[in-house]
Order: sequence, then structure tokens, then C-alpha cells
Amino acid sequence: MNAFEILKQRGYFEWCTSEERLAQVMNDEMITAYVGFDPTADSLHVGHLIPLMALGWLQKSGHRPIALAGGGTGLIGDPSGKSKERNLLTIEAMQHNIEGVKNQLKKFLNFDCGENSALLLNNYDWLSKFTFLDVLRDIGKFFSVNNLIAREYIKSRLEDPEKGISYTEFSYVLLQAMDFKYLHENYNCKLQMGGNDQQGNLLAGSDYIRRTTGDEVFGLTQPLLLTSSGTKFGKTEAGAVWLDPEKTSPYKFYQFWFNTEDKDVEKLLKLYTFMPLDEIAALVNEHNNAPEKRLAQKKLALEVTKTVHGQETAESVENVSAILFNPNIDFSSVNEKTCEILKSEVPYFEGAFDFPAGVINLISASGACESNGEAKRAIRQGGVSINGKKITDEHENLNQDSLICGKYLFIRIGRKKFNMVGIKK
RNA sequence: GGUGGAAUGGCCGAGUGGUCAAUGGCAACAGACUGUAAAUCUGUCGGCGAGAGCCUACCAUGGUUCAAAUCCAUGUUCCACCA
Repeated sequence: MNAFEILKQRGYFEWCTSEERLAQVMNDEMITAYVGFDPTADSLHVGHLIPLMALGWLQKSGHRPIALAGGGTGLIGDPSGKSKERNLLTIEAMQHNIEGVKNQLKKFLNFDCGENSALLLNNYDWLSKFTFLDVLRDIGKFFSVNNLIAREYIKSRLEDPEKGISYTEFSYVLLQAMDFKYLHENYNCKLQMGGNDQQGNLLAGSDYIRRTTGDEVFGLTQPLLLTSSGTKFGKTEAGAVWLDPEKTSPYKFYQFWFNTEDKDVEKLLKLYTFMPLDEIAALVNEHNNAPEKRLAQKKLALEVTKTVHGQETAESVENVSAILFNPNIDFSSVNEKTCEILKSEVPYFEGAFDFPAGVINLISASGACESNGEAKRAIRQGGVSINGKKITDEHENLNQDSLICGKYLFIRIGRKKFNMVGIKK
């Protein structure tokens, strides 16, 4: 099937500079496409994943993807979608971030598959070579300030003197256009993709190339994802959902996907997994017949976690979730080996306690609750169980023999929050 | 540059000398019902404490007072109007 059709059917298509022509070109030849990732943090989060998946699909249909780490553009800051001038990153911070992001990009693309092997480039390598005069004479001439200030986000920042925009951020779009042109000239790149806040930048780049070389290139945007309840997808109360296991543990990552709503799950399977559409259709059908089984969410969580954290971790995390959420779980029969697995996935605290030990102390000292007060509240509200046994008395003491495998306690707060405590001897 | 005004808990926003750990709304958390949904209902929502109570908090620092989120002074930041 035509790659363009795939993008459309799976939901990666929102807007494009020339739909018909792009479909044609994709059909006729192997094209090179790129997506830029700004290293504003040392990890990507799930919001970055849609363009990245789109690149992955292009590669699967025979085209060549370039993942571009924005080492140069990241030093300036993209004003698109931002209401305020941002602080500049230091070069050191940026380099640190680039390293983290690079490793994550590698998980979605194949870098060793012949002529359409993916490329990972850093625009610092070429942007840092231009001189200010080069930019003003060779590039600036092709950008009309009249057009630039007409763009929505620039306009809004010009209208409000409090927000303002610096010369630096104002010039950002030139850099992105230079990237596209550089990739076009050196790698024959014909397509730039990005989130829908990138539309202006994509257009500027393709216009610039057309005007300077007469070549035909394209821009394509992916939609901004909202959940069916209308909130921005990829955020939890605790903030963004990161790919970095240090920032969002694989267990939490899995749970994030597992907890998506029925209405969203089909869309998410299409966007975030490499499952064929007919398999998705069959799964969704099965899901609709028995939504309480959460088969679709389960598959979604497993697949995405597999891509990001690897097969082994994904299976382990799925296993852990199955154990913890099994209503009939009998903690006393959990063996040592399972404990070891659980403890690596669930928030774990190890410390020395004197037995008999007060439950309040165990709960707050282990970090399951922020303070004694919170622990007490949770108990009074009936939301705490230890080793599967509901705690009704906040003054209860636990004996040594209530430890699982002689050293562990499982603390459950509410329905979804699990903590594990290991007792040091 | 001139003149007014504002700064309160995660956010919005009451309170204008004691009854204020601070009304209300949102968010969040917990419970019931469920499917680790949705909707709904109930409860909680600074710390320590079994409790009485104690401590820390209303931009900052000083001051007035038996008593200050509330009054005064200085500073900081923001907002409005005028130039």
C-alpha cells in the first residue's frame, strides 16, 4: 500500500502542503523524510512519539527516515506554541539532553536495513558553521518580515508587550528552514513532518527551498492528540509520561497505557503500535464485546512498553500488573522470585524497622504516603491494605511473622497505588 | 517617567484587628458502585500528636498591639490608567 495511505489511515495525517503530489511522489520513488526533535529535556515523552511513529511507518513502507536531533535549534528555542520568551539552554545542558534523546530515537527506527536505513543527525553540525553574515545575506533575504509577523503565535506575542519576543526567537524559523534545505541538498530529503504546531515552520522551509532551488518538497503535520475527555494526551497529574525509565518507571508507563479510555484505545493502537490495521480491527471488535476485559488496553500497553523498554521488561511489567491487580491475590503464597520481580517494578523502599512496627510509621517512612497525617487519613478512609489485608486500625502493629518471604511488605493505598517495603535486618 | 491598584494554600478566589489552618469553586486523594472504565453519590484535602493541643503558614523584612492575613514603614514583583 502507498505509504501516504498508511499515514492517513492510521491517523498521522492532519495537514500537508500538497496532498496529491506527495501521494504521487511517495508512490513513484523512495523518498527521504525527516522529523526534528528539540532537546529541551534529556528524554522524550509520549507526545513526541506520534511523529516518530510516522517516521517508523514510512520506513516500513520503504522510505528513508531521518531523525534530527536539534542540537543547534535547541540553543535558540522554537517560539511556536509558546506564550512566553524562554530561557536559553547552555551548550552543556543541551549536549547532555541530546545524548538522552538520541538513544530513545534509536528504538523506533531501523539503522541497518540497506538503502533505507534510518539516519540520526544533529543540526548543530551544520548550523554552527554558518556565520551571521551568511544568514543575513543568503537566507534572510528570502524571508519577508511582513509575512513572519502575520503568523499567529508571533502576532499574539507582538500584541501583548508583556510577553514580547526576542530577535533570537523571532529568527528561529530561519534555522529550521536551513535544516530542511541542508537535508534536501545533502540527503535529497523531500518531506518534513511534525506536530500541528509546526505547520508554520514546515511551510516556511518548503517555501524557502522552492524559491531558492525550484525543487518540490513537502510538509506534513500530525494532529494534536486530545483524550476523549478533552485533555491533552500524554499528561498525568504527575506531569508528562517520559520514555526515560528513571523519570517514568516502566511499570507506571505500562499503567498509563493500560488506563486509557475505551473511546481512545482504537485511535491509540493505530498511532502508537505497529500492529496491522486488520488485527487492530479484530481486537477492537473483541474488546467491544467484552470491554470489562480491557483486552485492547492490555495489548496497547504491552506493545508500546515493548518498543520503548524492550520485550523482557514489558513482559515483566505486565506480569507484575497481573499479580497486583488480581483481586484474589494471596500474598502469603508469593515466592521469593516473584518478590524480586515485583520489587524492581513497583516503588520500593528498604529500611530497618523494629518489630512489632506501627503501620503508620511503615507507610509514611517507606514513602507510600507523604506524611503520617496522610497515612492516617488513608486508613480512616479504608484505603489501605498491607499484604492484602485491610488495615482498619491506625494503631495496629505488625509482627515479624507477617512479612512475606521473611522480609517484604506489600502496601496498597487506594486501588492503584502499590508500594513495597523490604526490611533490613 | 507620573498616578493609582494588587500580592492568600496545587490553581482560581473570599476574608480587611481577635470566633482564621483561613468561606467557596476547580484540581487532587479515598470510599461506595464498576471493568485498574465513564457517570453519580459520600468523605478528605499544612505538619506533628491517641487526644487535648502544639508548630509552621496569607510576597519579604522590620514595626504598632495583650492580639495582625488584616494596621504602619521599607523593599521586591505584577497589574491598570496617563505620558
